[in-house]
Amino acid sequence: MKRDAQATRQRIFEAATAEFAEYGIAGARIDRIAAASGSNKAMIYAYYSSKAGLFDAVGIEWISRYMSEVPINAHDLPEYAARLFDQYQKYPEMLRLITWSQLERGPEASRISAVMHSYETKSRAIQEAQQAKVVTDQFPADTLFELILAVVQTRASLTSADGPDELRQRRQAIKDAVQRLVRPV
Amino acid sequence: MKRDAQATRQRIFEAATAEFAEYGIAGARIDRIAAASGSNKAMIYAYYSSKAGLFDAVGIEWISRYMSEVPINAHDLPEYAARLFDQYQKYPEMLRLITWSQLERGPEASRISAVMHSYETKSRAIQEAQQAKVVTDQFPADTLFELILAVVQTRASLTSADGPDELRQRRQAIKDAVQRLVRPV
DNA sequence: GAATGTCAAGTAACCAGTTGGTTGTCTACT
DNA sequence: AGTAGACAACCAACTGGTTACTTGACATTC
Repeated sequence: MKRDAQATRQRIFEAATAEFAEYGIAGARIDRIAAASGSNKAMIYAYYSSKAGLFDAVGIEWISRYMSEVPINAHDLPEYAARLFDQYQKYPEMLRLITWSQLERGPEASRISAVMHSYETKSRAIQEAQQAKVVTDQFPADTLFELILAVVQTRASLTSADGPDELRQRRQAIKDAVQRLVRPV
Repeated sequence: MKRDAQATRQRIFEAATAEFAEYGIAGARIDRIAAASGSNKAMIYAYYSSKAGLFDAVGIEWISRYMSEVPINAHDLPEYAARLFDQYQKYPEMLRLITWSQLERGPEASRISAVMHSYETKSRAIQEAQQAKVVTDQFPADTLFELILAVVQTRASLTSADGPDELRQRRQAIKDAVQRLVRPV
């Protein structure tokens, strides 16, 4: 067998992503991750020092890599929301990982610097759009951002697996809903 | 110690609620539930036959008891949303139980008849309000209901513990947001 | 006295994390 | 070019503690 630390690390990362997205921290099994990664437990503990450490590594990486991949356009928030929706469809693990993290890691999960940075950047962009009067100032900028996130992460998305027609409808509904939320009065 | 099967059952139920809300199914420990209920494991297995069975019993009871406690008023959906928000504040376990259930039990969780019944009743009420032109028909009734739920269950609610001022603001924001979502054009 | 409620002590499986040793790969010296 | 030594990557088997669930003996109530 060839040796490649980076590749092994990556395979563990991917297996861990799938396992944690499916079962959460408490339900995840290190043995399963070891088997799925084609590696073994000792390697997992060599690279990531504990189960919780592995989860954190997976969570932080996902949020900072894939969440930041969707840049905000505060002058067209419905489009931003739709693109965020597309991202969630493309990576269904993401929403589950975020939800697990909130439930199992508690408020500390949102205090990860990558999360806070992303959050603040987006709130500030919305704030500027509010000052430019293209977005309502009925809500504080961060509240508005939370509302948009809430709409995108509709509960149904957790249990997706729908036809393409229903998906398109859902996407359009998100755009319409966000349009209603942000329109200046 | 006095004997009262009903009371024991109730204490187990309450301890299980707290335990599952905190840790989910996989993270919950039967020993902790037994200790917290002032009872023991044998009783838990006598009344509820398994860990999953106990979780289901707890989940179904909560949804059918406390979710139905908030009647819908399709002619004043912002007020309905606000009252639902109040209910979530009053019973913080509820949102966590629902979320755990969606993650750990999958789509079957939403197929519980109590849930479906509540869901359908509410969608139908909204549909009638749409026909009466007091609510927009831009969205299908069930989509609109989902959107309202999404707004009420903003992510922040999972990690609440805010001051009364912030709480009042959040409540008002929900009313305003729902107002925007349902207003006929 | 029988039905029901209670509990401490078990059991068998399971699981996170460790150990001790093997194998591949790169480097340095001849 | 060949090779000895050092180190990094790898892994099967183990360990010690935990867990869901059971049992059988005892208590309380009617």
